[in-house]
Amino acid sequence: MAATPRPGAVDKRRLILDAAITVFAQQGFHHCRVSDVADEAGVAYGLVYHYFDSKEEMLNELFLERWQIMLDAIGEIDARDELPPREKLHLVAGFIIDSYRHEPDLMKVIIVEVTRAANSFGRIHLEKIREAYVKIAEIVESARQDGTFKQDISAQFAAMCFYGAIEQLLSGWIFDLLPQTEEEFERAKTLVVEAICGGLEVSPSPSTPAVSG
Amino acid sequence: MAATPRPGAVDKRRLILDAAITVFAQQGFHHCRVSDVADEAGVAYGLVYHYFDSKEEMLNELFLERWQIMLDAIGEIDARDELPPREKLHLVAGFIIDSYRHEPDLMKVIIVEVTRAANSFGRIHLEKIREAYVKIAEIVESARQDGTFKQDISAQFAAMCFYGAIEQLLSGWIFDLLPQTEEEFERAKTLVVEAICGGLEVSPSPSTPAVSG
DNA sequence: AGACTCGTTGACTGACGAGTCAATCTGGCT
DNA sequence: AGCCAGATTGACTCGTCAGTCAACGAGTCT
Repeated sequence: MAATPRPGAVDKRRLILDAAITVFAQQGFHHCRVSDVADEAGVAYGLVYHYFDSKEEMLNELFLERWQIMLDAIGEIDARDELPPREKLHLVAGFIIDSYRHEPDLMKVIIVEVTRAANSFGRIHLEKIREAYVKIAEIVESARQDGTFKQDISAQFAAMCFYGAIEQLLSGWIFDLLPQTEEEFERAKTLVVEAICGGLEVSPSPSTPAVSG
Repeated sequence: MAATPRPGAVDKRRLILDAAITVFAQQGFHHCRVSDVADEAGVAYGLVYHYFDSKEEMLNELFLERWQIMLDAIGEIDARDELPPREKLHLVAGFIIDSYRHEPDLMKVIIVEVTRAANSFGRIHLEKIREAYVKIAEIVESARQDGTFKQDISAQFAAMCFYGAIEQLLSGWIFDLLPQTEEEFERAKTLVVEAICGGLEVSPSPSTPAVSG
């Protein structure tokens, strides 16, 4: 499999992975050919199979690599006990949005190709994805315990809503349904937290239970 | 193409579409063969191509058919002027969640294969998907105008968060990350609206802007 | 130099599966 | 009965592409 390249030598494995990001993002995982990745990397077809067992393995690698970085980041944010929960969520949202801002292709691949394939691929991905929800839920749970968050909304449920809102924003950017400017990215970080934590309503009704149809 | 079947005769076209729902949901659109659909429908391979031009057309058909129903439903909900915006959103959430409850396979296919894959398929779908966001945004906008919703969160942004939260819940059910019981479905309808409209926090800070890291 | 290892090449193979098509069936109509 | 139109069949074609492999190159050690 992969060997550590001599210093100064180009890391072909990395080169191929980066090419895969570009190609997967542009054409989609299922619609591109392995030869497209090789071409993009400026490398012979066979070399791809020197470093990876299969086309799918490249996708796995890209996902696991990036997702782990995110899990670590969320973990670190959660560990900063001096921060109030809302601020933690703000940092989490910021991290994910910045991930997209700096590596839109990679995030596109992860969201569009992996989340979607989570059913046909191994359970490893689902487990990793779940980890993120769990970590976010922990932040929410601490807020429920200190009384700032509502009791009747479970932490797990809230975490799904929070993450879903963020992922939807990324989807909006990915598919050009939302404007992509630096200001928008920055605003989104604050607004998504404001929307989920503070709610859309101006003055909430804390005692009034939700309307039922 | 398709002809109206004699009354009493089985509508083979419908039979094939229903089989496609099952097969696409189980194996995924890309991983299944057209013969799988034919087998599931108990029909000869060639008949699939009598009713549909391609494998993709079946998916298009399933999506457009169902999505239009949803767009109509949202439109009708929005038209009921006697309802407060929050209640409208509650009905929209209820409609989508019930769609999943009654036809989980179909919704799985739409979410997993179309909504998230709008990338590789034609832009027609994107336009249809956007319509849903726009309609939800209209509901939010009316709430902003009558002063119940915050001014600093745009209707479009709020609509994305709202829809994203709901789709994430469906994803959670689809991938068995959330429990699927009748009670959960019912609770979710109310809670997702409560989370987004009322917010997660017990007492919001209307004057205090969000903290910035 | 010779031998060995590991990176690199790209033509080739083999399987797979979408889509075709000529033949067959069915039921209605005259 | 004989004819026709549309439904139905499934074996076959044919392009595509993931994955293989035998050969070549470049650096290293003895």
